Amino acid sequence: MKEKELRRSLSVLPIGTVMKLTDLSARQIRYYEQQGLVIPERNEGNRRMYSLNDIDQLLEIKDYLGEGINMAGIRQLYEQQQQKEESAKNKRQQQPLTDADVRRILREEFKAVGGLSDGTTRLSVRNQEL
DNA sequence: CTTCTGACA
DNA sequence: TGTCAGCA
Repeated sequence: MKEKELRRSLSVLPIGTVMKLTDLSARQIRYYEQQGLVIPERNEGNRRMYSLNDIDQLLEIKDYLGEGINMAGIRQLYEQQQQKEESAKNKRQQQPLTDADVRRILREEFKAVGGLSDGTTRLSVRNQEL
């Protein structure tokens, strides 16, 4: 199963292809990179080259944003996922993000934003669920 | 032609 | 986030 993982890690897709596959604008894809998520490789000409894993990563980010979580929240989400993978690396198995993780992030998000109105509407709804 | 960085009517 | 400029 290592061959498969290798292919998914190969950065061979230009941003144009990623745009079509993720339905995200180049602006968004580059912005997410600035925010520290999905940092693609660069080819000889400084062009961004993405891997299939990067595509999944972006698709995942798109979902989270749709749920009302912002850049900072997603960043925290990944920091934890990385911690989980590391702690799990010793146990042989990696744990997916639990619902509790997402809840905590949302709670922190709501606390940070203060529960205002702009584009945070979905968050307030979420907060009630928490 | 495609992508890159920087900037903002 | 969109979009336009000026390069590469």
